[in-house]
Amino acid sequence: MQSGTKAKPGIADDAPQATGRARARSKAQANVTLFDVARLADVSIASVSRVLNTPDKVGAEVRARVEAAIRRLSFVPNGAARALRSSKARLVGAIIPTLNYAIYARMVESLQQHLSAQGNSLILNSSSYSLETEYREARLLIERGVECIVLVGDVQRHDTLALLRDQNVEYILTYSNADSPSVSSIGFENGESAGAVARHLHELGHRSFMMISGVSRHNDRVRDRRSGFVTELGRLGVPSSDVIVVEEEYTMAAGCAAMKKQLDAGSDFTAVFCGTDVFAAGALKACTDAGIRCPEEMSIVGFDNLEFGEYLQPAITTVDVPGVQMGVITAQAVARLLAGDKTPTKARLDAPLVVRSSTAAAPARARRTGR
Amino acid sequence: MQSGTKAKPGIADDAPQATGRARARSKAQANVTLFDVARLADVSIASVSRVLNTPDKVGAEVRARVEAAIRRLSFVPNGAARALRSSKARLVGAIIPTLNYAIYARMVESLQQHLSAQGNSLILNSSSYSLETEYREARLLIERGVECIVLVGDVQRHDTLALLRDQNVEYILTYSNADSPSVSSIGFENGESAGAVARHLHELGHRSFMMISGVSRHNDRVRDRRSGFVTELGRLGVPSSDVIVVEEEYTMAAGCAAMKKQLDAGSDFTAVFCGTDVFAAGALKACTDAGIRCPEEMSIVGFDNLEFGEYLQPAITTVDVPGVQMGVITAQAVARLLAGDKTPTKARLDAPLVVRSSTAAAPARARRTGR
DNA sequence: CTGTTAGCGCCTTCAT
DNA sequence: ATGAAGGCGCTAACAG
Repeated sequence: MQSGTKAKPGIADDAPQATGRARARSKAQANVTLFDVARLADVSIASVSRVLNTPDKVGAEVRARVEAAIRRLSFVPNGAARALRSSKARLVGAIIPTLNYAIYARMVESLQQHLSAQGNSLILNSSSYSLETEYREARLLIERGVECIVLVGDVQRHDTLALLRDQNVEYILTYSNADSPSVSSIGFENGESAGAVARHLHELGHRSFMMISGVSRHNDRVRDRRSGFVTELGRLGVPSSDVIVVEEEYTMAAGCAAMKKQLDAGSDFTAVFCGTDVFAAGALKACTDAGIRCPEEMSIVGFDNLEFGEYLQPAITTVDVPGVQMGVITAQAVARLLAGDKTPTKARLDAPLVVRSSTAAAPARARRTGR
Repeated sequence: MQSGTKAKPGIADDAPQATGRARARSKAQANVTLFDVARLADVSIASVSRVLNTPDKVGAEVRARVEAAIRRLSFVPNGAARALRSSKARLVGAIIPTLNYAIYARMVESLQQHLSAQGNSLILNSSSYSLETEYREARLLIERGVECIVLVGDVQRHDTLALLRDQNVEYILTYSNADSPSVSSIGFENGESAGAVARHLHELGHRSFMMISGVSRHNDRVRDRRSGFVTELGRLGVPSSDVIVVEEEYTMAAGCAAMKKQLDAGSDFTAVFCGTDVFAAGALKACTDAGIRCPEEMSIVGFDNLEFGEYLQPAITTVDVPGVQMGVITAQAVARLLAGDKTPTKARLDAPLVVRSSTAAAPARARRTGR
């Protein structure tokens, strides 16, 4: 039929022939295909395809005609057909715990922008810290044809990773320091940074502590922050009995309540390490409400370096987490993977302590040399 | 060939025959298709397809066999093929200004979760407030086959909307109160809420004001907040000459700098309306740094009701923006659209004033009855 | 209730 | 440098 049409080229185009896929050219029917473009440009669909994918393999004149036709018809290639045929969907998935938490939002924003610049699209999913959800979302992403999935942390259900491997979908772990050299991981050492916090506080003379930690279940990052802090303190001679640790959901209200509770209980400590700036904001408020001055009577340290931390009263000492940079490196890793280079990316970034005004020397009355 | 195979059913399965698509069943090759499942279950590919899409139209026994085969082969349907054939990609796009701004992150999170529950995936793009980028991203999304795009605000390039219409891609405007009854819009009245702020401040006796506004270029929401505030003040008898308005990028640092500048200049005002809580945090810090007490000497109002606003010192009076609710309603609107019901959704939500501790009666010395 | 069949729109050898 | 033709994996008629 196509050859038949071509036998009589010319101007049959404008006649509203009822043949097959003919249609009124008023309101576009969003069904413009390579075939339509080819007809208008009077070339074969193969040439149109080449103009799209390998422009340099096409003569200048043909290319010009095709490009004009494309523009005239507002042709947009059909991604599904492309993906089906070439098994390259140009889609990458990401499963993060939540967007409501600025540190992830920051990374995702950065990741998305760089992927977009490469011509890839990002399908975003949040798992609400649930491994079940993570698995379900992963399956859905595979179905959508993503060629690569960006995950957060080192803890996922065993079958999630197995699924990805079985289906030949690449994956990259972010906020991670997975040991395995065969898996791409991009992150920083939560434990080391937490250790730096411990040293900072110890140097200021603090000897008994409270830590408000996130929920550690299924969350390696939270666990690393906690154990990094407690372990380093131990190394400095502080027994773990002098470190009160509580776990809370990541909200300011929870941080505030946790702090208030310890204050009311008359617990003995002069410094609080918060697993996130979100807690720190809450803890600070609890102190203010209780008439306890920060940093004179109580030192507070956060984590993540969220924007508001600098605008609290006083500005919060914290750990700067390289969210944007992680996004950039992850996007590069994705590009490499999609280009066929399967050597895993291993990146360990810095997450340095940022000392501001919420930490100061321990109040004299509280310095204890022993029990 | 298939019928030929079926002529001799039985156990030829396990023999590593070199026929066509046969392969070792060790490491899955991620190429399991309907055909493979059909063969293992000894049914036609149509039945497998039915089990996937319309399970109740299949006999119980066949369904069981197929489901077993699917599980055994870890079969995952190929979304591209599905999308190509059925022209339903189960993909929806969203283009938002930025994820770094909590109010959008909140809406997107909510939207994504509800879409996911419907079995749809969300492709996320950020435009960085650029209409050019918005257009580019829209094109990319169309190429990916999204059936619906979620946009923010009422201002987009004319060709963006034209493009969507031409390509038969539905769209929904969020954070919007578009007048046109033919377009889906889900939002709240920025102007009205800003007016409520004006009345609140005026009732407290304030008569001269400063407003720190976002950048109004191409941003209807920012413009509405500003004009709503100034207009309502005018209605209350405050001439616009008594309202200093400055525009800044949405950062705390910018809010702080803007406030400091006016303070240093000795400008005469007793209340600041910030177009976002982000500015309010900065403005508050500028006051604190300058030794000006809030709210005794300076009232500050924010917008958006971000989490940290309640934890600032003092807690910030603000406007609660219904981000989560917008996400929910948008997801419902998407579902309706994809189900074929093209009647546009129009939702106007409430964005009520939340009075906290950063606003108080105007200091006596500054109350002026005229010039 | 189940099977057969015809493409969806595109990329990609293989010829020319 | 260009054209012809065969599927990619799946769904939706249409038969039986």
